[in-house]
Amino acid sequence: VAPHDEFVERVLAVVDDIPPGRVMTYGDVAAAIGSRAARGVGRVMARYGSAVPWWRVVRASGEPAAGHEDRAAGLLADEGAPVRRSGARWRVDLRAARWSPGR
DNA sequence: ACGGTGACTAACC
DNA sequence: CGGTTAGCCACCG
Repeated sequence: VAPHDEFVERVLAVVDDIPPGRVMTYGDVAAAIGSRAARGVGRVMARYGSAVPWWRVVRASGEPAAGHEDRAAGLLADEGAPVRRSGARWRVDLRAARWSPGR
């Protein structure tokens, strides 16, 4: 349900290709479409993220999307993503779960 | 054209 | 490690 927008379409296409249990950072997604607009990706997710597996896009630190940490935690856990708890917060083990398209 | 804003980052304490 | 601080880029009024 994305408008005819180059950037938006590419971002959604990339996120849609992330396999279960794997994740990409906002910066990774941007890089995958030849951009460096990590914040731009976040913006797209905020508006059209509901149509794609948004919980597989995390911050460079491995932490979940701001404001969605609870929902993302359950979904990732179900997929068997390597989640490491640290106090009240948690983060995905990027070394093990980071995914790059076309690999 | 211009400035503010945000599901971000890397660099520094 | 965690907290702060500039950059960054696309988007919107």
